[in-house]
Order: sequence, then structure tokens, then C-alpha cells
Amino acid sequence: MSRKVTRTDVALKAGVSKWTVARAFVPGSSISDKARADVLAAADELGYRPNLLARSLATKTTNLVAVLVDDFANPYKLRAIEALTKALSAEGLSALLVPIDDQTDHADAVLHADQRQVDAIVLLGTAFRNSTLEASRKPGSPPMFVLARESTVDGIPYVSCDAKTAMHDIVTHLVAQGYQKPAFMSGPKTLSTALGRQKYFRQSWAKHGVKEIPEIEVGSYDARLAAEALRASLRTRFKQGSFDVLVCENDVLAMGAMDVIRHEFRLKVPKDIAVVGFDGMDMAALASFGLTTYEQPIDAMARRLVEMLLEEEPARANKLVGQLRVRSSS
Amino acid sequence: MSRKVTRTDVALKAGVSKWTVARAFVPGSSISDKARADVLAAADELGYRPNLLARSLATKTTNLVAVLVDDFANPYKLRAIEALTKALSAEGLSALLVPIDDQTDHADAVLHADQRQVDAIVLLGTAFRNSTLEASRKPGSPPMFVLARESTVDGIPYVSCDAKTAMHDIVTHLVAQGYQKPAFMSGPKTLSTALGRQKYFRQSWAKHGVKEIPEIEVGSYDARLAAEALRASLRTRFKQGSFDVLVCENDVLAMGAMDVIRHEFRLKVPKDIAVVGFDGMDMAALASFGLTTYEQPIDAMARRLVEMLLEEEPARANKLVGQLRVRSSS
DNA sequence: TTGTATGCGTTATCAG
DNA sequence: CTGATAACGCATACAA
Repeated sequence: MSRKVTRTDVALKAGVSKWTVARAFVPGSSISDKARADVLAAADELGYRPNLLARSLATKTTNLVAVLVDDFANPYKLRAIEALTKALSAEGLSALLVPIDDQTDHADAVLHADQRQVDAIVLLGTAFRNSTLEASRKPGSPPMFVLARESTVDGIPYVSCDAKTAMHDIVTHLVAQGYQKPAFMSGPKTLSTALGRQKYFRQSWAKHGVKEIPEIEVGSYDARLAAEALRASLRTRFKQGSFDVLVCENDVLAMGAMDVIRHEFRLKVPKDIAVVGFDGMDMAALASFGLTTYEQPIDAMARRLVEMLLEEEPARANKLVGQLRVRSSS
Repeated sequence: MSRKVTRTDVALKAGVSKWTVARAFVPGSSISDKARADVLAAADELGYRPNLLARSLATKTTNLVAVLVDDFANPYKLRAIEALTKALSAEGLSALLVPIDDQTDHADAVLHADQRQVDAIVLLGTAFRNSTLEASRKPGSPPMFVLARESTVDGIPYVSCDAKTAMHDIVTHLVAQGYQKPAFMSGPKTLSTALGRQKYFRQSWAKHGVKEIPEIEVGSYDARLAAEALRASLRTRFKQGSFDVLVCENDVLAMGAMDVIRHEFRLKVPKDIAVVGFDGMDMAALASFGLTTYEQPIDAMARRLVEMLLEEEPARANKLVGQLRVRSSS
């Protein structure tokens, strides 16, 4: 494999200096038409491609964004990754995908991204603790952004789906359908709050006079765990008919819940228990689920986040409204 | 935001030259204990982190691997991304996730990755045409690898799930269960062949005297399209009972198929028609599907691929065997 | 054990 | 409009 062709090679072939070569690639640069043509021809012939590494070193900007992802168990994360990476590349930015395992890895990941001189770090997901966010407070470290949850740390901007509107829409729909005894299935408490869904769910029901809403907490956003949690609840805490609709913090939980309701307890959805999810996963639309869900405007959210990345003084918070998709489960 | 602290700053504070600072960070280097301690202390105090960009420029190796992904519609891709990125980071490599839209983007993506001086390019997915693979033939361009499909281009190594063993296991299971009239649901023909699944499926059945296997081709690996295709087939080409088991090229297709079989045609799975998938998606295990599927050893595959990345003379092909997960759908 | 010079491929700035 | 010089932060080879 021959060594990479560099600017000097092109200069040599075109019979100009290497600085002239550089100019040929900068649009508004002052260079004679002939020189530019010569350079471009030579570059093309040699297959010259500018080395972005060297450019980054000189300009101190990499056009690289680290995307930290933890919860790979939720298929919806793929949609989010797609939306974000495409929004980034639309602006000429590239995504460094950094997988996270447990708590200890977080600091390392941020550090490593920092060393790679990324222009920004995006936290994609729900299971990030504040300690991770605090890392961006260190002077000199790249700015941090949070997508699809609310950051509870001051000064760290985020883009999320407007949970207040969402829950208002969901509850309005449920009330119209005649449901009166809601229950809520949440993820782990520490992370769940960053989504704000349960809070607004309760607020919305309160307006309709419903104050008591039982909660089923699930250890992580996982269908199997959701199934287990609901199974246990249905066997012990709840009697038949103690709630007529179960709203879940996301679609994965909802699917796990439906599985138990229908296949273990032989109950009908929505007749015995209605189920509502959140996110808008493709799978939720299958007849096997027919899951009513609140669709996050994930593409718009990703684009908004990228806009913020590019802004000098990004707004602290952005909440975009999604859309309720009513299906057979309610 | 203060400027980044560099080697020179540390050298100044520690009272040594900046080259001594460098040595302090290289394990086997010859340096006095005192000097090292001084440097490390100064570095720690200043919060010094080596600039990987500059290092890469000097060493001509970035420890960066571009991961090209196209088909975001298949949730299984998330598992693959997880497996690959974790396998990479276990070896100190980082993943540049490059999303691909249509045919024209491919060359650009390869080019861009090249300009970022990535050490390798990994194609993750099934919908890559040979023209993409050919791009790696250009001298000087980073080596290419294919994960989870077979490359049909010479000299491009790949790691895939052994389709021959897989189909043998599936067919053996089906024969034991008494199924006699199989049908096969494939993705788009041009991509489908790179998986080799249909081919070995037919071969395996041939050993049991079954030569005629109807095929249902789906335009892309998408549950909704699978549903449409099966619906059309069931209405026109096939009479009730013309096949007793439908084996699908992957789980997404299988789920779409089950949806139609059960919810539109009101047939029982597996009594009327059994269904088998491929991949081993988490969702397939839900009671709503209970899908029998062949689980790809995706983690092992990813690790093997990373090994190959690191080898001087990588083997051309690697096929790893997975495991059949029998559930209620067969 | 330590300091020095040179190069990696680019950009920015300045002279001509 | 063009050529030259310095700098980006680090690594490598070499000299002290």
C-alpha cells in the first residue's frame, strides 16, 4: 500500500507551492483560475484527500461529537441513534459512538472523548447520573448536551419531548374513553424523574379528580423486568379491577406489561385493562400489540439538539411536542 | 474557558523538559523515579491529558474504526452496534458511527472515513452493494471488514453466523416436529444472498426429500412490508394448507408474518402455520410472539471481527455457529 | 537518564 | 496572487 498522497505531492505535480494547493480547496480564496484548475487536476489524478486529522490539529476543531449511549436494551435507542447521527452528518459533523456499561465507565468515557478533542458530548439516554453531567463542569472539557431526557444539572442544555403536553393528551384521551382508575408503570426512580412523565401524569389526573394512582416501579427499562414486576403486583397488591388502565413510561415496559396481562392472566386489552406506552416504537404498531403510544418527535429533537450544538449561547432547555397514536390497546 | 494544558505546561511546572514529560507516560521508558513522580504530580495538578489528535498525526494510527450502518429499521442492528462498539472499546478502539441512506452516500461515507484516517472500516448490515466494498480496493484506503453478512468480494474479510449449520439445525428441528411443507420468506434478493440462509435452507430440506419450497420475497427487512407480502401471498398464490411452516430470513420478517397469520387470517401458530425467525431478538422471546429463532452469536462475532482488525493477515472468512431457541411458534 | 532536532499534514499569518 | 515561516501537540531518533 503506497503512502498517502499529501499536499506536497500535489504541489509538485501541479508545479506550484503547497500553499497554493491549500488555497485551491478553500472556496473564497484568492487564487488564479489557472492555478486552481492545475491543482485540482493534479489532486484528482493523484487521488489526493485532505487529512482531517492534521486540519483539526491546526484549527483546533474536529467536527467530532461524542455520543454516549448506555441503555442498549431499549430498541427505541436505535431510532434515537439514527436521528442523531443523521442530524449530525447533515451539518458535517461525525459521531463517535461511545458505549457505556456501568457507573465507573462514565468518567473514563468523558475523558477519552475529551482527549480525542471532540467538539461536544451528547448524552443519549436516560440512565446517566448527575455525576456524569458534572464532569462537563471541568474547565476545558467539551460542552455537554442531553437528548431525550431533562438534565437536572444547571447549565447543561437538553432537548426532550414535552412530557406535560404528552401526559395531558394521554389523560384527556383516557378520560374521554371512560377510564377512571389509572396505574403508572415507571422505570428506576432515580432515572425516571428525568423524564418527568409520571409527575405530569399525576397532575393531569388530578384535574379530573383522581388523586390516588398506584405505581409499579421496574428496575430497568426492560420488557422482561416489566413483566415480572407486573406479575408480582397483579398477584399481591392488586385485586382484579383495581385499575382499568396502565400507562407505562415507555413502549418497552408497555409491551412487557401487555405480555403478562394477556398471556398469563388471560385478561383482555383494553377491555379488562387498557395499556398505553410512550416513545412510538415501530413494533408498537404491529397488530400483536396495537399499542396506543405517545410518539416522540425524535427527528426534530435531534435536529434541534444539533442546532444548539452550533449555537454560541445555547438555550438551556427545549421541549418539543409529539403526537398521541391511538390504537387498539386503549 | 482556559486553553488546553499541554506537555510544555507540565514540563514547565515540573521543572523538566517536555520530552521527559513524554517519557513519564510511557511505561517502559527510562526515567528516574523522582522525575516521573514530579511529572505525574504536575500533570495531575494541571489536569493534563495527552492530545490524541496530535498523537495520531505523529504515529499515523488513530485507533478509530468507522462503522457504516444502513438499515436502521431492524432493531437487531442495535444489538450488533452494541456488540461491535463494546468489542472495539475493549481493545482501545473507538467507533465512528456513519449512517448511510441510499446508494450514493456510500462512496462519500467511505471517503470521509478515509479522510479522518480511520484504521479500518466495518460494514455492519446487509444492504451494502459490492460497489461499496470495491471502494476499499483503492490503494491507501483503510481496510474493510464485513460483519454479519458474507462479502462477495474477494479479499474483503467477513465474520458471519454459520448459515449452513443454522439451517441444518432448524430443518432438523422442523422435521422432528413433523413439518413437511416449508416456505421461505426472504428479504430483497440482491442482499438476501449475502446471508446465504435460503440456499442452505433448501439444501437441508433436499436431504429430506423436499425439493419444492415456495419463496416469499420482501422488498426490505421490515415487519410491515413482510406483513403485506404475506397477506398478498396468502390471498392469491397459496391455498389454505399449502405450507405448514414459514421460515423467515430474520426475526423482523417473522414478526410481521405472525402478525398477519394470527390477526388477519385468524390462523393458529404453530397449529395452522408454524413460524421460525433468525437473529435472536429479545422481543422474539415475549409471549406475544414466542418465536422460535436461531440466535446469532453476535458478541462472539464482534469480538472475532475486532481480532481480525488487529491481525496482520486476517483470515478471509469466519463463520461462527449460533444456537436454535425453540419456542411456542414451532 | 535527560535534552535536542525533526517530522506528521494542515492552517494562519506575513512578505513579496 | 503567490511563496515562505510559524505553529498545532506529540513521537521518534539521536546526541549529550
